[in-house]
Amino acid sequence: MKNKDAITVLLALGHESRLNVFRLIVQRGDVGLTPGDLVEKLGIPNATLSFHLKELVNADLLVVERQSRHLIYRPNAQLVEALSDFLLDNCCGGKSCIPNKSSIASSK
Amino acid sequence: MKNKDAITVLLALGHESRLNVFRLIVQRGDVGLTPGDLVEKLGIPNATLSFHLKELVNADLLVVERQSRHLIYRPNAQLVEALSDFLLDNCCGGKSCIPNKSSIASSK
DNA sequence: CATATATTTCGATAAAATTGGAAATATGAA
DNA sequence: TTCATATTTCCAATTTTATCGAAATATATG
Repeated sequence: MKNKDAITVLLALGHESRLNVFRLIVQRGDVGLTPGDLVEKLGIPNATLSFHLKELVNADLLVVERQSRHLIYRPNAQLVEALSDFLLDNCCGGKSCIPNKSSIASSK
Repeated sequence: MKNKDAITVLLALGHESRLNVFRLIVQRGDVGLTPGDLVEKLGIPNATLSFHLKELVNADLLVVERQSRHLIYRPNAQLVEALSDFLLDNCCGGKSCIPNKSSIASSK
């Protein structure tokens, strides 16, 4: 992961509505949610939601698939773990100050 | 962790300079870094750096201690893990779609 | 085709974040 | 006290983001 990618992800999640959207969709997993579902659950105007969904897809935090008239948004949860690893990369110069399993197991 | 805290952390990290500052300080661990070190390493004007450091401390990502004329900034790496857990909370409704150890071990 | 539902794009406005020079504050040393 | 170093605060211009009504696009159905 590069600096720029991380920033895109962080900014995408650093917004009240988008954070709510993402966490709801994470909980649904592969079932996913449509914009209609989200408008109902969150009470955001459709145009506003659409703007935010675009940001999340752009950051690769959500994946979208059309199913007839509906769009289905699903989470890319792995990206969150990749982000976490990136942020703590080479923490404390490599000394195990934090038991960060993943950064040891999979060094990119 | 609450929604609002998460947003504060995400926005704090979602900026080129602040991300660089944080990752450098993470790598130093308890040794820490001073603003002077960072100005030199990153080439940011001191006023600008000071603004960014304040954001990171405000988000609780950095802890600061004065040592004579210097300030020493140190990382709060645990917060990154707490954030990651928050983002993936109850992922896929609890089914183990992602082997997310921490969210199973420590549910808050 | 005509109509209904689902969702996005446009565009103008409002709100928030970023920048950095200059001045101020804090600490230490001569 | 005076000077030097370290760092912050102030502030106003600039840039970036967010908002959402209204119109446009896509798909399905009668």
